[in-house]
Parts: sequence; C-alpha cells; structure tokens
Amino acid sequence: METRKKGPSGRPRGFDADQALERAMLVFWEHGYEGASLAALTDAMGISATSVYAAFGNKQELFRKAMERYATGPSDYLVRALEQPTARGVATELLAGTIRTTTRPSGPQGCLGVQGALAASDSGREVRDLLADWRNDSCCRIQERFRRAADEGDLPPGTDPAVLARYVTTLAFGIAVQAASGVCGDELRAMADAALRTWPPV
Amino acid sequence: METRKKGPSGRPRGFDADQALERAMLVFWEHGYEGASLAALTDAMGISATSVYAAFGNKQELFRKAMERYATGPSDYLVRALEQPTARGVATELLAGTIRTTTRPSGPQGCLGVQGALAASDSGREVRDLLADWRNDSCCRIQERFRRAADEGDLPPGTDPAVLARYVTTLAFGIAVQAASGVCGDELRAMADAALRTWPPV
DNA sequence: GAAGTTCCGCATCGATCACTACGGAAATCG
DNA sequence: CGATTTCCGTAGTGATCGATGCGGAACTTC
Repeated sequence: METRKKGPSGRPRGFDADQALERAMLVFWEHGYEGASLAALTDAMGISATSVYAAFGNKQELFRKAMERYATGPSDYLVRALEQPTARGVATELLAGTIRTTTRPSGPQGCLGVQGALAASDSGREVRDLLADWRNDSCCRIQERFRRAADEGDLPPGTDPAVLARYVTTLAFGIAVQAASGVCGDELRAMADAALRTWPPV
Repeated sequence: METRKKGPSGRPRGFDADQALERAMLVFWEHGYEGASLAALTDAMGISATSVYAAFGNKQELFRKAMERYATGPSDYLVRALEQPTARGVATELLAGTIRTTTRPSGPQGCLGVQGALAASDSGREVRDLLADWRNDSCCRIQERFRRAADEGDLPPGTDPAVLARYVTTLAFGIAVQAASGVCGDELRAMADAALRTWPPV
C-alpha cells in the first residue's frame, strides 16, 4: 500500500478531483441526493459522466464522499463546539455554527445532513439511512460531551445529558429547516440567544 | 354554482376520492413529493393513472390537495394549540401534537410539511416553496397568538412574540427531523418537557 | 329502450433517469 | 522512439419518469 507513484501510471486525470467533489457537494447540498441529477452534477463539476464514475464510483459513492467532505468542511463547527470548555459553550458554539453554515449568503441554504435525504424513494433509502445515522451520531457525541460536563460539575445535579443533547440537536435541526425556508440568520441568532439565556433547561 | 346533481351526469366514478387522497397523502408523507412516483401513488390509491389525472389534475395538484388534507387532518393540532388559553398552553400543545403526529406507531414518521420537499430539483421548486410558505405561515400564526398573549399580560414584559414563535417552531421542525431519524416519542417528550420547564425563554 | 355523458384499462408518448461500451487522444514508461 | 496505460468525449443502454390518446364499457337522463 505505497502512496508513491510506481510503474507505468498512464495518462493522469485532467481535472482537480478535490474541486470536482466540492462542487458536487454544493449541488447535493442545494437539491438533495435524489434531486441532484447526474446531468446537474457533471455540469457543475465540469467533467463528463465517464470521469465521474471512474473517479468516484457511482452516484451513491459520490454522495458519501460529498457528505464526508461536508462533515469535515462546512459542518466542522460540531468538532469545535465539542471542544468548548463548558456545556454552555458547547451549546452556544453549536447553534452559532449551525446558523452560520445554514444561512451563508453565498451557497445553499440549510444543512446537507438534514435536507440531503429526509424523505426518499426506495432507491434512496440507503442514503436516507446514512444521513439519519449521521444525525444520531452527532447527537450521541454531544451527549457524551454533556455526560463529561455533568461529571465535572459543569451541569446542575440531576441534569440528564441525553435529554440535553436531544434538546440542542433538535434546535440545530430546526434551525436547518428554518434556513431552508429562507429565514435569515439575524432572526435565528436572536432566537438562539433567547434559548441560551435559560440554560440549561433542567 | 349548485351542489345538486343536475343534467346528464354520466357514469359516476368507481372509487372513493376521499380515500384515494388519504392514501396519496400517506405516500407523499413517507417518500416526499419527488420521491413518490406516480406508480407508487396509483398503486396505493388503487386506481389507474388516468383516474388520478381525471380526478386531481396532475401530480402537483394532487400534492397540493394532499397537503391541504394533511393540514386539516394530522396537523390540526396547530389549530388546537392556538386555541389554548395561555401562551404556555400554546407551546405545550404544539410540541405535544407535533410529537404525537410525527412518531405515530402506524404511519409515516416525520412531518409532511417538512420532509415533503425540503430540497428538490428544479421541477420541484414550486412544491418546495409551497411547503416553505406553509411553515412560515404556521410561524406567523403562532407569532400573532403570542402577540395577543403579550397584550393580555400573559407573557413577561419585553418578550418578543416573533422570537418566541421562532423558538417553538424551530423546536417543532427539529422534532420532525428527529422523528424522521427514528427517534422515539418518549425521548422527544422528555426533551419537550425539559424545554417547557423554562418558559418563556426570555 | 335510446341517447348522451363519463369513467377507466390499455398502450404509449417523449423526456429524463443513472449508467456504460467504445475508441481515439494523451501522457508515462523503458 | 515504441509500447503501454489511462483518460475522457461521444453515443447510446434499458428503465422509469410524469402525463395522454384511444375506445369500449358503464351509468345517467330522457
């Protein structure tokens, strides 16, 4: 499993795979998995369908890679939120990051992990389940962080980390829906500020 | 515009249009607007495509009628919530109704108004905007109810009805996403109880 | 019964879906 | 250079999409 190039490698590909994946992610983000046709994807990526399948497998694999890129790119605020020193900081950073990413002026509105495939036909069931797992995993990671906060005395006694994690992720997913509906960031920030003023909701 | 039957009416339709629309709504609810194919719809409705177009126009019109049925059926908890005597009662009934409808054991999980068309291709843009308007309208009606509550002294001075309405609808939409992810009703109820324990979040 | 109207199953429309076979062009090797 | 390997544009695969034309059957009113 050498990463070095060895042997006759033939003609190298004539496009930037990273840039192509970035553009594919934006199309999936805006139109969802099933709403993004191969024609729309290849058009945005600037390459032919042949190149897409040679470089990424098929549409489903392309979406998986686009989702990974989304998780480590536009959605990396989750990691930064988990690194906050206090539970309140975690919630604050999570909601602020969600609002920032879902209402960015240039780019799709909403969250790829939510609107990528919330409901789908039978052929899109796997992708739908993939995103559901991603959302539940996000909730679990926050729950673990809140459990640690409870152990550290950062949360009032009797606070249930699971309920608290479900609460902040519900707000985050709701923000994603509001953003997809065209609600602006300022209004969502005012809402998040109000919600965080009573923290934690024991 | 008589509702009576007059003149030669020809052969009456051989199916129950109300029942067919109910079944179409369930298919749209589960698979979304674009994820519900005409084949799946006609199969569930028990009638041919010809009958669908004769009775409901086209797929988009069928969805509009299904959405109206959803608003006055499974989603009628919104009206009951708005009729509650206190602002706290409005929020409590809204969240309870949302959880009840989005996690019913038999039937689709989630909310048709959210997952019906959160992201869509170009051909589904009109339906997507229709649902976005429905969501924003729901928020506006709640905002008006909270404004009345503020006038009646039912809310602390300085409370912004718009922010409060955005808060409860964000929770409701988030609940719909959680339900679509397979989260059970009990867990969501515990979360809603915690959120309502600190009310209002001024 | 006769005339008129509507229903609806069958077959199919063109468009688009995700996907791929083919082959010439281009680049890397010895 | 020649040989080899890979890329990728063109064209087209069968399947499915939403939506209809047709015509016989069924039901109405007269």
